[in-house]
Amino acid sequence: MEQMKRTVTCGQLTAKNEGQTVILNGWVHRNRDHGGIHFINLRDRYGETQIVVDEDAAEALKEKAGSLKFEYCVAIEGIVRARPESMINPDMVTGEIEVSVKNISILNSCKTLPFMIEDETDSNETARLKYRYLDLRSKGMQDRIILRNNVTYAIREYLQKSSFLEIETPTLIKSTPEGARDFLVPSRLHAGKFFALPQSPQLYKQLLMVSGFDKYFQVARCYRDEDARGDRQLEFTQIDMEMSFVSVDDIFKITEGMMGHVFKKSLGVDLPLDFQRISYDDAMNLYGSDKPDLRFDMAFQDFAPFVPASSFGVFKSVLEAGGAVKALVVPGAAADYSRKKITELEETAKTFGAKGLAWMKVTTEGLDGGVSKFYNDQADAICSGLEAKEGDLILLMGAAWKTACNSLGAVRSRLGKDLKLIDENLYRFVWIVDFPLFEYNEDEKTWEPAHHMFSMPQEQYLETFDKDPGPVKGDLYDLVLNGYELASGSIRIHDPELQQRIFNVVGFPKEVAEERFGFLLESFRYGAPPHGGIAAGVDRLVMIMAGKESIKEVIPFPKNNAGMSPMDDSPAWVDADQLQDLHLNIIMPEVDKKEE
RNA sequence: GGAGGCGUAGCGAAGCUGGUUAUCGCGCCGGCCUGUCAAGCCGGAGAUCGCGGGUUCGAUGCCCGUCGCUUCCGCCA
Repeated sequence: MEQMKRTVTCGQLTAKNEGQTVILNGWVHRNRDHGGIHFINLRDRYGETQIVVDEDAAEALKEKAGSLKFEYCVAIEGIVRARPESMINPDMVTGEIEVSVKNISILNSCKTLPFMIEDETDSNETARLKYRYLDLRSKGMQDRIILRNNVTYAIREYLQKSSFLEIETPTLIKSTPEGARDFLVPSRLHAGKFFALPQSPQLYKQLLMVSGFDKYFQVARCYRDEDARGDRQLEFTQIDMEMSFVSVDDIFKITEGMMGHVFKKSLGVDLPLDFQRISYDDAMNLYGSDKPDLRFDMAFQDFAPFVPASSFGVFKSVLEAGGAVKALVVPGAAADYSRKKITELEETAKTFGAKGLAWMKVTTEGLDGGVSKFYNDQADAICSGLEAKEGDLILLMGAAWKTACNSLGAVRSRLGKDLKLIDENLYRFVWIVDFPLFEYNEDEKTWEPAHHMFSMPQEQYLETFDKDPGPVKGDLYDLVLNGYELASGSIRIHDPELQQRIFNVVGFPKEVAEERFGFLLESFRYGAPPHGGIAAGVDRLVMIMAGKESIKEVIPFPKNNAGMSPMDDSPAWVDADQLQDLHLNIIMPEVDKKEE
C-alpha cells in the first residue's frame, strides 16, 4: 500500500475542521477497546488526537484497531467530527473533536515497552538512559527539549540583533595546564602527541578579540574530565561571549538583556532586570555560598562579639586561630527542631568540614538548650543584637572562615527546603562580584588563581598585587540563579607584561607559559584590545526554567553519574588496530589487571 | 578517594520486631464490555528477593563482604 502521508498533525484539529477528511501519522499512546466502540489516542510531538472506531465499522478495521499496541507507529485516515457535547474533553487541545477512522496502516509495530511512555516517567534512570529514544517520547522530555530549542533560539535572536557574530572555534586544541582535567585525543599523524577537547573556548575567543571581531558568541560544547553531579556532566553547553572595549557594566547589561529576552520569549516571564549585585565577601559572610539562593533571606550574623565574655572555649579558640563564629537565626523553629532534627542539620554541616553545630533556643526566660548555659548571662544582648525573638532557633557555627561559611551555608540551604521558605515560581538572579584573584593553597604553600589566570586585577591592586596577593580582587563575576552558578566571566588581561606578573605570582614559570600559550601572549603584542566576556551554562539555565534538579532532564543523550552511556555502552574498548594507528599502549590499573 | 540512600516480576512499590503459597498497582497474555480519554470487569503467565559468604531448625528480613545505581563531599580555573 502506498504510504499514507499525514495531512495534519496530532495537535491541531479543532471544531473548525469538522467534516474534513484527514490523515494522521503518529504513535499509539492509549488504546481503549469498549467491545463495540473503540478509542485510540494518537500522539506526535504536536499533541494527541482521539481516533474512534465505531460499532458499525467494517470487521477488518475493528480487528486491526484491536491489534494496535502501545507505541505502534501508524497512519490513520478518517473524518473529523465534533464530539457530542458531553464527551468534549476540556483537558485536550483537540478535545472538541475526534477522527472517525476509515483506514488504518501500521507503519511499524512495537515490542513490549521497558517502561510506559507517560508525561513524567517514574522509571529508574538507567532504564531511561538505556532506552533514551523512548524516554524522549514522553511529554515531559519533549517539552524540555523544545524549551531548550526555544532558549538557544532566543539567545541567538537577541545576540544577533545586538551585533554579535556567531563564530565557531576548534574542538581539537592544545591541552592547557590549568583548570579541570582535559579530555585528550591522540594524534595518528604525530606519534605521541595529543589534542585536548576544550574546557571552554577561552583562548580562542580572546584571539578573536585581537582579530577585531569585537562582539562574539558561540553555543559551545565544553568538555571537562571530572566527576559528574546533578548540575555537571562530562560534556555540556555554554553560551560563550566575548566583547572588546567594554567594562563590567557593559557585560552585565548585555547579559541581563539576554536573560530578559530568553525568559520572555520562552516562558512568557518578565524578569526584573538590573540584577542585584553582591560582593563575594558578602555572599560568603551572609549566605555561606558564592552561589547563594536568594529566594529566601535568612542571612548569617556575626556572633564573634558575644564570644569573649562567655566561658565557651570552643568558639574562643576558633577566634584566636583567626576563624569566624557565625549565627543563623531560624525564626519560629525552636518548637519544631528537636535535638534529633538539629543533629541532622549538624550532619549536613559536617559534610562540609564543620566539626559540629552549636544551638540554643529563645524562650520567655531567655536562652535554653544546647550551649545556652554559656550565654544566658548575655541573653538580652544576644537576642537584641541578632534580632532573635521568642520561639526562634539560633544555630552557631565556629570554624575557619571558609569552613564556617560553607557549612552553615549548607545548613541554610537545607532549612530553606525543609521549612519551605522557597518560592518555587521565583527566578532570583544575583551577580556575585569582586572575587578574589588568588587563593592560597595550604598544601602546596603557593598562590593559585581563584578562577583562571587571564582575569584582570582591579585597578587599585595593579601596583601591589605581586607583593600581597591575598586581598586582591579581580574584575571577575558570576551570575547566580536560584542557588546555581549560571554564568561566569571576567575582564581579561590584554597586556603581556601584566600577564607575566600574574604568572609570577602563581609560580608559573615563564618558559612553561610561553610553551603552553605563548601564542596568546604573542597576540597581545599586536595591538590587542581591552576585552572581557562571560559564559553561561545552557544546561543549567534550561534545567532551572524547566523546574528540574538535574541537567540530565534537559540533555537529550546524557551520560550517567559514572560518566557512561547505558545506551551505547560508551566509553568502550577499541580494536588493537586502532590503538596501533594511534601509537598507544594500554596500561591497566593494578586492580583491573586481576580481573582481566 | 570518602559519606549517605537504594537494589524484591518488564516498570513502580509493599513485605512491622526472622517462619507468608513472597503482596499490590501498571504493563504482558486470554476473555467480556457502545462513549472512553490513567476506561472498566473476569481470568492467567511472570521473581534464582543484586551477587557471595555467615548466624539460625529456618533469612527478602539480621551480620560481613562485594557489585551496580543514585545524591553529596573531594574534584570541577
